[in-house]
Amino acid sequence: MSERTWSIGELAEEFDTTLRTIRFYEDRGLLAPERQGTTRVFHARDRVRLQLILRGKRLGFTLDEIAHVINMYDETPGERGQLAFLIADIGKRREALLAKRRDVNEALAELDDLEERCRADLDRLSDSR
Amino acid sequence: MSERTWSIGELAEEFDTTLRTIRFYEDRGLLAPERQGTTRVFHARDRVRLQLILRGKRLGFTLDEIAHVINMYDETPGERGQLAFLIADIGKRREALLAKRRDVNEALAELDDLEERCRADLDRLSDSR
DNA sequence: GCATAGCTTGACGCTTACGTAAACGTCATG
DNA sequence: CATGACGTTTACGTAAGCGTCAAGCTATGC
Repeated sequence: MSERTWSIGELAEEFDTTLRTIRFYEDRGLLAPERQGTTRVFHARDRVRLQLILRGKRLGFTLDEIAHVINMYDETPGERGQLAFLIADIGKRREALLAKRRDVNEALAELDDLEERCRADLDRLSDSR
Repeated sequence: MSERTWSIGELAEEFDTTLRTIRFYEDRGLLAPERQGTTRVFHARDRVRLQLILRGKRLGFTLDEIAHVINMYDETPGERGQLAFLIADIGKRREALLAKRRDVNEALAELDDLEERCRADLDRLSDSR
């Protein structure tokens, strides 16, 4: 049961990004793929991390923020105090995401309004033909 | 019934941004406040535009994309073909927003998972006390 | 009449997030 | 064996989005 691995090129293609970008993320400490010689070898874990990074980017988070979140998933501390901190942190992240969802919903609602007005305009044009 | 207006400083404070940022948006053609002499005077319309800009930024859109959307709200063309284009455009924007909402929801779900695991860990620590 | 608060226009600086080019190694294939 | 496909590092370039002076105007209160 040998685990599948990926090359940097495969991941870049799969997620529609570039080699440069992936290397940059490694440089910033967001990825740490295995090396076989000098060549990077990405395991499933690295692939998931890359997905997390790219999703974070799509949502407008900075790489620093994303690094913070990714590390939350990795650490999973055993100690009591650390766990409490982590849970508090999760709360903050959730708030940020909920705020973002509210923004999205508002924007969608306004878009709906606009489309409705457009369709009304179209109808008027059809009637007065 | 004189309409209320705002100074650049008032808007910066209200929306927790800076004079520099607002001026930058004007420079980029996203805002075009009235002038009394050299001083900018912002009307309700400008204020709304600023809100749209800032929300777009929070969602990770570029200023160019935001400019595009803002102009959609402004133009409201009277001609038939233009209206069809606009409606198509609205569809694209909606898709982008829905994709973003999916991303948010996924991230929230994973956050929930993580928190659950943390709480389970805390419980184990309490039990074995 | 002068200080203070708030506005103005430059203009240069800076960080983030990569793009891009140079120069090179490695492996498979015709 | 050389040609291409893939990988590597190093390093400079660049666009976006502002921050940060500098130098100056303007109105208002004391």
